Amino acid sequence: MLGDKAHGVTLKVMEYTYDDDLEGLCPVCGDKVSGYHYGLLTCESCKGFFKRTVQNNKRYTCAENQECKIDKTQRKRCPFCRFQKCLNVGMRLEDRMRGGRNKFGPMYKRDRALKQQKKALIRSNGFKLESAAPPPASPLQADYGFTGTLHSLPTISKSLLPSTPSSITPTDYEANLYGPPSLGMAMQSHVPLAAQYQYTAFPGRAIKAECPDYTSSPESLTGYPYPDMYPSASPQPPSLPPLVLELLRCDPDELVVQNKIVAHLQQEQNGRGRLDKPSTFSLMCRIADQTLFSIVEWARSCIFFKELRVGDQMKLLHNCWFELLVLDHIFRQVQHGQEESILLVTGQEVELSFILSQAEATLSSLIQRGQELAARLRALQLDRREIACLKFLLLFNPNVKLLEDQAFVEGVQEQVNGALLEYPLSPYPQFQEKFSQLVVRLPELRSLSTQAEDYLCYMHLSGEVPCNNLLIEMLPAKRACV
DNA sequence: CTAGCCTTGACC
DNA sequence: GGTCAAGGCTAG
Repeated sequence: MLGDKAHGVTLKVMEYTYDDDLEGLCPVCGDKVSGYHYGLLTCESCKGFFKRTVQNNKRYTCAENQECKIDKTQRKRCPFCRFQKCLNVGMRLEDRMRGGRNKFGPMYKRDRALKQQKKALIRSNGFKLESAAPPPASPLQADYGFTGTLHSLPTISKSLLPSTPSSITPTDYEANLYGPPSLGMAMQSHVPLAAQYQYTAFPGRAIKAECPDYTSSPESLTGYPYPDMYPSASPQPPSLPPLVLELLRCDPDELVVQNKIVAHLQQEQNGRGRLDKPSTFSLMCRIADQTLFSIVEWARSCIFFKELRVGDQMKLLHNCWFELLVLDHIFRQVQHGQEESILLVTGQEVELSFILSQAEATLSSLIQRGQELAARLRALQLDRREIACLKFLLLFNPNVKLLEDQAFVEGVQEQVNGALLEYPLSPYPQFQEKFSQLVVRLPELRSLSTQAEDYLCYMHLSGEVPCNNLLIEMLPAKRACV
């Protein structure tokens, strides 16, 4: 379904070879694989170890240099390095679901897990062979840097980071020329990334709940906690329609997404080694790829969407994924509020002039159009509520063809529209009007999205897009939907 | 704490 | 009902 052909191609293109015998071995310790656990094929003991660690929020320390060898006989020796290796090879809580197959499992999860598995095995072997390479403690710093064009965002970072390790001093912070605060935190701190990931990305309750309880966060319903940005948006009106509240509840926390994506990019970079520096365009594709994963995850957790059959879910997603991706980017720029720079989902801020100097004409024009649209939406003072509704309306597009449950999709669309219409005129009369003005901008978003998609197609055909990429797997399917 | 086995529960 | 991954249980 989701690009079997693409898989064939990407597997051929991969530069490494891999031994089929490795397929049955746990990438953490080399023991016998017992099944898919937390995203990839691992043995029973590493599954249990990973579970105990995240479930009980364990913190380990390494008595050596944090580079202990982990194999079947020595895996008990250093839980710190074992957990770090679990993270490095790609074990993660995302996609978890108690019981059996995940909805999207049959579609691509298995393939992705297999690829991940192969990479992980090559990676762990590769590191042994290349002992000259230093341990990848800060791969993003070395290889993902737009040196000199990135700025830290202290106002956002200092107030928004979920936890601030005490080991970061202001001097460390200011000295960070490479990345955004969260990256900076990971790189500047003396605590290795893996350990921080454990603290920040696995809140104790996460493993218990299928859907994190965003409602418990005071910021989660009041839009992004940028104190002075939209004073009119706070406090939250008590009378927001329940459906709109529900849509907001489905919206993932920006920082959780950011942490996940940054951690994933670091894992990827660990696998490549620090000398293999990706091009700016390739990096953008990887970032977009991970953003797309978070969008799929969001959709899967959405009210109503969960009720649909997998086939319809795929059709709806195939129809709107690119628009959602573009909207995600645009809304981030709206929040960012800077016309001369772009805020990435990773939290990095990149000078517009730098991007334009790196990008060819078509891409430059797309980026500028995006900036213009962002500026227009910014003038409307959009916030999370409107965007949450819009995302939902984009997702539940009743014009998608061959839906099994067309009526349900139409019903949802009507319900959301209805909720918006019923929204009382006070105490926040702007909401409905803002939303209507946002809807007026939709054709612009669509046109921008179509052009960007064409551009991605073109770049893919030119071989510029990194392989093994969900973006590419989604590309061919879209036009068949509408 | 570890790791093998068991139970649960979602999806097909 | 079968499959399979998450989470529980417990001997060592």
